[in-house]
Amino acid sequence: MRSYSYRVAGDETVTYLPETAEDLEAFTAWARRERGRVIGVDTEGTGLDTFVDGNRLRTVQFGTTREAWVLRVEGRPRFWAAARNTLLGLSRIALHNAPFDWLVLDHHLKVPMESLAKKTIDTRILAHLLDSRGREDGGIGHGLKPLSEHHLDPEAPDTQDGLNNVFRELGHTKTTGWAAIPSHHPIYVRYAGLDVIFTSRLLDVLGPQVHQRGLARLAEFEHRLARVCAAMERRGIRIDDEYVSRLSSRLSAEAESQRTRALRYGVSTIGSTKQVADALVAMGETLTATTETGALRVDKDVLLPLADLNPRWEPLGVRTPNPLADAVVRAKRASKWKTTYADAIAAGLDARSRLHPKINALQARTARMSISKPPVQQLPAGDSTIRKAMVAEPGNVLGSVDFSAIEMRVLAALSGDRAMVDAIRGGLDLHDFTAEQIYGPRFTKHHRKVAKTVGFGKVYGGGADSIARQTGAPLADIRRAIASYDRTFPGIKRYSTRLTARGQYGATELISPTGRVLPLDRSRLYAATNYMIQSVARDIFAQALIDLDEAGLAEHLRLPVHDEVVFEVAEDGAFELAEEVQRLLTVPDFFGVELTTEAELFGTAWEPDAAHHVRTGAQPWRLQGADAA
DNA sequence: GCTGCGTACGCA
DNA sequence: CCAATGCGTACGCAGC
Repeated sequence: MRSYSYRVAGDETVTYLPETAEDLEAFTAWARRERGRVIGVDTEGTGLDTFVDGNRLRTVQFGTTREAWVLRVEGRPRFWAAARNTLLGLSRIALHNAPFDWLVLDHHLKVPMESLAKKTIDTRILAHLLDSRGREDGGIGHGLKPLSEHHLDPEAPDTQDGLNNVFRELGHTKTTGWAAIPSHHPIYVRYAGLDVIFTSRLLDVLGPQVHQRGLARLAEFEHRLARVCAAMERRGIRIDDEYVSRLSSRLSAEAESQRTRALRYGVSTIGSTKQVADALVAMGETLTATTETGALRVDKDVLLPLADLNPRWEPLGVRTPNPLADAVVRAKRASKWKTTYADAIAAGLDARSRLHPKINALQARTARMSISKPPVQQLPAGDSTIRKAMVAEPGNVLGSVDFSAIEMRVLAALSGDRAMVDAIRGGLDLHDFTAEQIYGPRFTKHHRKVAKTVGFGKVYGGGADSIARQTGAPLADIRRAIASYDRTFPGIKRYSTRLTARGQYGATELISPTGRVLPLDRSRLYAATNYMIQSVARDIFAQALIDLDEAGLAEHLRLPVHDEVVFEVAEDGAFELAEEVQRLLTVPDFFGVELTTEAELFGTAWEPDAAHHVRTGAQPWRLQGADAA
């Protein structure tokens, strides 16, 4: 049998490539011997879009810290079956970024995700709990490569990078290479084997650290959540593909016609900041806002006023619209919507017109989720043009339940600020209340907007300057408003000071009430409050998803959107389900504050514009397996 | 053809 | 008194 050796952290490792019946026998014998141990598992396929037509599984790898087996399963029923039976028989497996492989193995190898999930340890989860920061933020990062380099062997090869070079030599690119490279190619096999060896070794290093740091229960929580989210991803959401294709054409036509308009003023590339800025200046406009590097800024905030439009794209009636500014903002929006949303949705469809956006249940440094391919958490919300491409199955409707101002409520709860807690308990509108405290009982709509921005400024760690810029109010007024805010809610100021003070006294991290480690940046201690609030709000939301699963409602879930879950249900009984979901999510007492939720029913498409409102219920809150108090 | 950076834009 | 938080994606442009 062909085998490949490789030194990892000074140890000799070997990767086997079984080809004959005897080889396969040797593999199954090995798997039987090792079945009680945690086995590293990984897969290689033709691409990352598991559900899109044409995607294929090529190899399944198994391994320990010193030994790996690469099974070429594509078009080879006996190897396919051996991989499958082995997976079903193992008692514990380690995966790096488990949800990806769960879905690949579920979809292509017909191993139910559920059977894998209950015996999986995801080394990416462990790594994230120990250091949630990406590389850009001064952390280790969460990819197999940076983690291996850091924890195991500084010389750990970049297997993806190495393969890209091979792909190029073979006349392919880094996207086409995965499908084209022969699966017995020595470098492909070697790297496929190394990935499971590194995963096994990472488990040996990270597992004990997670226990030592008291993060074991949080790890369990994250694995549970990952399961719920992977099941959501597998289910996908139905897309009205005819609508999407018409939408794409329409946006394309709009973008083209606006581009043509811009061309009349000498702008051939609407995405070129410099070209647009130069042309506007030549037309006599005065541009003052600058980018980080000092160039003239020509983003939406600059262009809309020049086009005499407010942030909601309605005419302001204060000046003659600059036709170039108007053409550029419109062209940009149309092409953004077409490329990032409409076309990305169309490109991600499976054979049944279902979209399976990638849900990263544990992503941000605050543990917030992210969704990519396409970024469904960022679909334009102002109108339903894009969102209504997502539809229910015939006979069903879509709806959602979201937490009401959860970050403000979490801030009130954790800080224990008397005035804010009482205002919430009294059922007052927080921004109205704040505006009244700052400006008195005769506050205006503008005052409420300022109060709202000051409130968010607190949550985000912002200062007077940025709030002034946001609201367009004079800096002095904002300073007064902030001072007044701090007098009204002294507990919030105290809480923020307390959190940042820890950093000043040398602590490099905060521990949230759910036990999560939140790393701080020396130079950005002001962000501490935001990390705490955002992270705790995320954990409450995550617990809510687990509760819904526990209650047997997971089959209805479609998408998580930070503080909102989109669900699907048969039209008969939709109202009852909405109420049930809402009841399960509502937290009557989170450190003395009720976390309320709102339910909406949209109809056959995800159309917030057309939503019907549903009413309230209650359920006690706790983070499963962790001590919230 | 690919990479990194800067800019911009979408969301909570 | 000071500091806007977290993401994913696309495009232009310079430099390999």
